[in-house]
Amino acid sequence: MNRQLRLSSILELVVEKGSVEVDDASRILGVSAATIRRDFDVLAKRQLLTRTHGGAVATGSSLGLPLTYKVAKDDKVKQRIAKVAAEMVTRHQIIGINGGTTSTEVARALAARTEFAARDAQEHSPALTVVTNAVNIAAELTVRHQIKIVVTGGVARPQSYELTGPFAEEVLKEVNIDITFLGVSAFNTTMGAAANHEDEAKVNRQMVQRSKRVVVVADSSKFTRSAFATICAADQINTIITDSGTDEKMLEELRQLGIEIVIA
Amino acid sequence: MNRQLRLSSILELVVEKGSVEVDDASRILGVSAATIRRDFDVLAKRQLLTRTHGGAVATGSSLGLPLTYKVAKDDKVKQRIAKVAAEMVTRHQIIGINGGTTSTEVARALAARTEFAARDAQEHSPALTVVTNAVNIAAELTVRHQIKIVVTGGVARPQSYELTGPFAEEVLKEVNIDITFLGVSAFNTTMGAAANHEDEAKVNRQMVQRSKRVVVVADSSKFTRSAFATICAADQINTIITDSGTDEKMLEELRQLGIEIVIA
DNA sequence: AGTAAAGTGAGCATAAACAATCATATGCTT
DNA sequence: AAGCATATGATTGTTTATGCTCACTTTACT
Repeated sequence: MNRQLRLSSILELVVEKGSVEVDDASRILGVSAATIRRDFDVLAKRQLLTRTHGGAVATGSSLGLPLTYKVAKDDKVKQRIAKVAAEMVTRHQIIGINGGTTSTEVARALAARTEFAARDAQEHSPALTVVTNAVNIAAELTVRHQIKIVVTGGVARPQSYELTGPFAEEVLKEVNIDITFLGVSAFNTTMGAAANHEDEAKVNRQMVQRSKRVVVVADSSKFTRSAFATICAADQINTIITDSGTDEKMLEELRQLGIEIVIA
Repeated sequence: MNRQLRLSSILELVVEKGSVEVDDASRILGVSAATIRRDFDVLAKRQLLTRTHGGAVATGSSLGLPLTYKVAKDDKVKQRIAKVAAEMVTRHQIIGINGGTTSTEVARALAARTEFAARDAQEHSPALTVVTNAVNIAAELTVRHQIKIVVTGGVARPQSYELTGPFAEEVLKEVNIDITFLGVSAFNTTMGAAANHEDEAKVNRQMVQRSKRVVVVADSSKFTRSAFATICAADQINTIITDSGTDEKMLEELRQLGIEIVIA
């Protein structure tokens, strides 16, 4: 029984019955009470449940979402990239995030940065503003009250959860973003950043244009792939965060274009 | 029985009956009177009820409770209402759905109507179009290929997952809806349909205005509640779907206004 | 007003739950 | 395969929740 499984089992229990005791969970899942408490703490931190003495109760937010979103499966590489990305962010910035699995990890990593929690009740402006066209990211982040979530409208694409089309473009016209974290399907110097669908590419392109700084988050596999629709040329990108598996020649080419390379 | 659960049970008792005695609560919840008094004290401190000798009474603020206190309960009632709602829909219609637990059930019931599955691959127009300002609903429905999901943009509100603000309004201006299924916090003839927050009310109001037909989905408890912000007057509503627990006099009043009442 | 009954808050005792720490085990990276 | 990071379980001292008693206050009834 690994941890992710346990976390989703706990959530299932708590959502189904409204609350769980530490002891019961411990018995049901066959781990010590200490572990259950630690699990409760991480779920409480994500606001998926509320701790009580002796157990935990469901929060409003844990009732609405399908479980699949709540418990991510582990992708260590993407998580490391995401962590580095999240560390680039400072208080009160406006962050853009598009759709995709890597971007979703960035959103989670941002949410995990507890220092963004409201310092005191007086503080009115949110610690962070996230603009996204991915409904799954919006749904996940909505429970964090220290983050203001702005969702572009649009038509949802089944595979990627991204919102596209004129409604999304209208909204993006009116926002100004400090940093965009761009997940891509493929990336290289000639093609630039690319997505699998032209509608996604278009919305992502606009997000790039509205943003002072663009950071591509891409594991090394993306540099050997190809994808249908170009988002923007490589020189539009300020920074790339990737893992150590990328070919050094490729990295050198990118550096030639003035792109900062960060290995997570 | 842990403390949080007890607190919400007490709140439920006090909201439902208007007041509770210490003894009764003690007996019902199986704890000593001392504990009940301490519970009353913490709830009184949070202004969710007012202490009296021998018991406690509901305050205004305990009537429009935030979701946090509501224990996950059997949603059979809402599911029945949602099923009836979903059966009102025919192929190719444009459906509006706002946020809230009842609305979410309607969305699920719609998704369960398998006859909307694409008849064959030739068919290009979607079997159903759903316009929603609730990110949780959008996230849940996005995986169904036969439904086109249009999300209003906007700023996400933590408790309800609803998108509000000017971005949402801009998008809604440009869509035309056949039927809106409206979840409400409270409903009666004088107040009309009401939500807990003025931003939500405003977006919901606009959804109503853009819609040829408006169907309120509300379990019977909504007719005895009150809520802060009015969405629209009762005569803007064409149909109400509710359960059999509603006072017949209230239903008669609603029928006088020309509202069709459906008991699920 | 006077008195009895019920309700209350404070203090105390007990049991359960907790956080912190450490040692061990497991698993991932190089 | 070695080394590092993470996960887990056990231990310990501390905190919290609860029920009980008792002295006091409020309410209700004569």
